Amino acid sequence: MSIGSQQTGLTALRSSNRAVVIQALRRAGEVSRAELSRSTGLSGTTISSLVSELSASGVITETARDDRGSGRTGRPGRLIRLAPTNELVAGIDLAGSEIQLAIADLSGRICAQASTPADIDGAGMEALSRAADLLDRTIVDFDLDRTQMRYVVIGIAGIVDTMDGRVVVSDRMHGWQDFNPAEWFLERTSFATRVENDADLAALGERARGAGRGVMDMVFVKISAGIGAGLVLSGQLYRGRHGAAGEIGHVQAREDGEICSCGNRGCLETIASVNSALQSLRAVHPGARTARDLADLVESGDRAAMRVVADAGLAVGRAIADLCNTLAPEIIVLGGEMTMSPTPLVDAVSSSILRYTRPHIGSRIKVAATTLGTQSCVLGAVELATDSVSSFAD
Amino acid sequence: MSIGSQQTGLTALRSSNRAVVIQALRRAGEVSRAELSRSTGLSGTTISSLVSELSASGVITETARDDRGSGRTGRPGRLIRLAPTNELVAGIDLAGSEIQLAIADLSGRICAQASTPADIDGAGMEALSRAADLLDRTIVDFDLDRTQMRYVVIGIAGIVDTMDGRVVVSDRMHGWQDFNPAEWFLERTSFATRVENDADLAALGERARGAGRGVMDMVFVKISAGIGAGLVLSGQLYRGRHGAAGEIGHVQAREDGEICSCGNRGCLETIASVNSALQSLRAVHPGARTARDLADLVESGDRAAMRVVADAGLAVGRAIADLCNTLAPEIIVLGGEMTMSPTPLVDAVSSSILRYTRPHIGSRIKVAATTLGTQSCVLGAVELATDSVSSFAD
DNA sequence: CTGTGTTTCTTCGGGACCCGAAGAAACGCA
DNA sequence: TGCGTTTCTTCGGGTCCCGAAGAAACACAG
Repeated sequence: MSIGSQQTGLTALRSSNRAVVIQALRRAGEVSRAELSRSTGLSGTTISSLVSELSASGVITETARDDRGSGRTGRPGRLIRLAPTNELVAGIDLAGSEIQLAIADLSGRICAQASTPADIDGAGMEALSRAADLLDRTIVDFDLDRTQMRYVVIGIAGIVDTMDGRVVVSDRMHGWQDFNPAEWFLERTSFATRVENDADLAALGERARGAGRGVMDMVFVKISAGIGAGLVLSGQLYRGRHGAAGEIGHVQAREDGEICSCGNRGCLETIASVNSALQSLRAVHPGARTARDLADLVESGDRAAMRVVADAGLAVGRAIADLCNTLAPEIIVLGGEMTMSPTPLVDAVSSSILRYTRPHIGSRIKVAATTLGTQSCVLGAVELATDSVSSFAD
Repeated sequence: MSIGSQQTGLTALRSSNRAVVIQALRRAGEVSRAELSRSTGLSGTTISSLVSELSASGVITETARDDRGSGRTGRPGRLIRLAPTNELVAGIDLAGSEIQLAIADLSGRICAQASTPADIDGAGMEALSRAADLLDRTIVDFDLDRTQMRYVVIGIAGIVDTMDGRVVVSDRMHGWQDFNPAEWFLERTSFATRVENDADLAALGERARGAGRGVMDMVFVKISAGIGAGLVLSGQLYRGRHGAAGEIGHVQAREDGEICSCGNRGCLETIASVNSALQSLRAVHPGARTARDLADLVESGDRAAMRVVADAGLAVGRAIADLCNTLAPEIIVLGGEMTMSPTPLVDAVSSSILRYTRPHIGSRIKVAATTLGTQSCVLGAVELATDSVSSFAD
C-alpha cells in the first residue's frame, strides 16, 4: 500500500488501492468482495467501487456464486477473479541448456510454454535471435494475438545494469559487454523488453510459486554450469549497485584453488559447479557428460557420484554460511541442474551451514530444494513481467 | 511517501504527506513553502495547509524572511524549520569503552551530550544501570524537562530480536540471553525504550550525518574489540531474520585459526579485531594496551604497528570482498577503534577488496573511514529515535 | 517615485475519494 | 414461514488535494 513517489494526491491513493486489490486477487485467486475487504483492510464500500470499476474495464470478472460447501449461514458472496485478459506477457530463460519460454496473461495464467535447444554456448546473439524466433513461433502455434503482447522479461547468465539495461559482464555470452539486449529484442520483435539476471528471476519465481512462498528474506542459489545467487530481502528483489548483487560464484572458496575465468584463484565455481563436479566424476566414470548422468549415478547409489554432489554441497554451504552470518535469511533455496539430486545436496549444504555459522543463526535457517525445477527462472520472468505491467494499472 | 499498511483512507494520506514534509524539513533544515512544494511534489496549497497545521501544533516555526542574498527577483519566501521543540529523544551507546549519551529534540538538534567510563566488561546490568544514571544526571545537568523525554534508543554489542526486543546473543554482556533490556530500562526510567545492535545504529548514523550521506546501499564495518557490520540496503536498515544480520565477525577467515568464543575456528574476530591486533603488537611492544597506543605508534611511523593495522585491514577486506560480491554496495564505511589509524586501514581494506572481487565489482566500490569517529553509534541512535517518534506524527 | 515583472503565499471552489449507516438481497435453519 | 446471518449496494457526509485567482512583497527600470 505505498504510493508511487512521483504521484501524489487523491488519484494516487486510488491507484494505490487498486494495486492492492489486484495484488490480493493474484494471491487469492478467487474471492468474494467481503473477503477482499477483510484481507485488504479497505471498507466494503471502497472494494465495491473498485471492483465495479475494474470489472467495467475488463480486468476482473465475476464468476459465480460462492459454492464453498454448505453449512455456512448468510448470503453467499459473488466470487471475483482476475479476468483471463487478452493482454499477454512473456518470460524467457536464456541461461539454461535450453531456451525456455512461457507466455501468460495478466491474471497470471500460463497460456503457452515452449522450449528449444540452446547448444550455442557463448554465441549470445544467436541465442537471443533464437529466443525471438521461438517467441514468434509460439504466438502463432498457440493462436495468440501478437498485438496483445505487453512486456517480455528475459533472464541471462550475467550481470545487467538496472539503470540502463546494459550487460555489465557475462561469462557465457561473449562480447556482450555494454550490449543492451533489451533494446535489440525490442527492435527485433517490437515488444517492450527487460533483461535481468537469471538467478534473480529464479528467486522471484520460487518466492511467488515455489519453495519460498510468503517468505520475506530468502536466498536462492543456482548451481548449474556456473553458480549465482538471487536475493529477496525484506520481501523485495535486491539487485545491488548496477545490479551486481549475488555474484556468489566468485567468492574464493580455496586459497590455492585453480585459476578461474574471472582472474582470481579458487572461486566457488571452480569447485562446486556442475561442470567441475562432472570433471571430478570423470576420474571414475569417464563417460559422465551431463548433469543427468550425474543424477542417474547418484540415484543408482554410486558412491563416487554421491561424494561429488556432497563435496559440491559442502563447498556451497561453506560460502553460503558467510552469507547467512551477514544476511540472516529465513530460507536458502537451492536450484539449478545440481538439484537433480536434491537430497544429498540439501543435506550437504545444511551440514556445512551448521558447521560454519554460529548456532543461533544456522539452526534457524531452512534449506530447501527448488520445487519448480528448471522452470524457476521462466516463471520468475513471467511474474516480474506481470507485476510490471499491472502496476501501471489503468 | 508510503502509507502505513494498517491505516487506510484519507487520513492516512494526510499522515503520509505530513511525514513527507517533516522528512523534507529535516533534510533541508530551513526552507520556504515554495521550495518545500517543489521538493515534495505536493501542491503549494497542500503545503500551506500542512504547514499551518504543523505550525499550530508547534512542530515547526516560521523563522524569518528569506535572506538568500539579493539579486533574486520576486517576493521572498518565509522560512520554515522544525521547531526546537520541548520534546526530547535520547541515544545511548553501550558498546564502546565508555558509555555515550546524546539527547536531542525532535528537530534533530543535539541538546546535550555526556559520557562515563564503562570498565565493566561483561557486567551488562551494571552498564545498563549506569546508562540510566547517566541519562538521569544529564537531564538534570542540562536543565531539561524529564517529562518531555519521548523515546530512548540504546545500542549494544549483540544481536537483538527485532520482534520482541530480546537479546538473542551477546558475547559482551554475559547472561543477557533472552533478556529484554528495553523493558528493564523502561521500568527503571519510565522512558519508552528500544534496543538495537550497535553496528546497525552506527550505520544509520553514518548514513544520516557521516560518510554515507545520501547513499542507498552501504555496509558499515565496526572494528573494535569485536567486529560487526551494519547494512543499509535500498536505503533502509536491513536487520535480517530476528535481527541477526551483520554478524561478519564470525565469518571464518582462516581454516586453521584459533578457536573463537563462538565455538568455531579462525573467525575474523580472532584475527582482525583490536584485541587480537594488540596481542600481535605486544610481541614487539609489550606495553601496548589500548587502541590509542596502537594508533600513536602508527602515527610515529612504527613499522610493526603499521603492519598490524595493515594485516587487520587485509583480513577484513578479504571477508568484505565476499560480501561485496554478494551485495554489491556503493560504499564500505569503516568504523570502530581501529579507525584511529584511518589511512593504512582503508588502504589495506581497499587492496584486499580489489584482489578478491571481480574487477568490475571491486573497482566501483568506495572504501572510506568514518567521519563521526566514536560517535557514529550514539548519533545513529538519536537518528532512529527521532524518526520513530516523528513518524507517529500528531 | 512609480509602474512592471516575478515569486510567494493564501483563499475559494470544485472534484475525487473513502467511510459509516441503512437497506435490499440471498441463504441456512428451526 | 420467519429469523438470524452474511453479502453487497446506495446514499450522505466529511476529508483531502488541487487549480485558479488574488493579495503581498520584492527587484528593477524608467
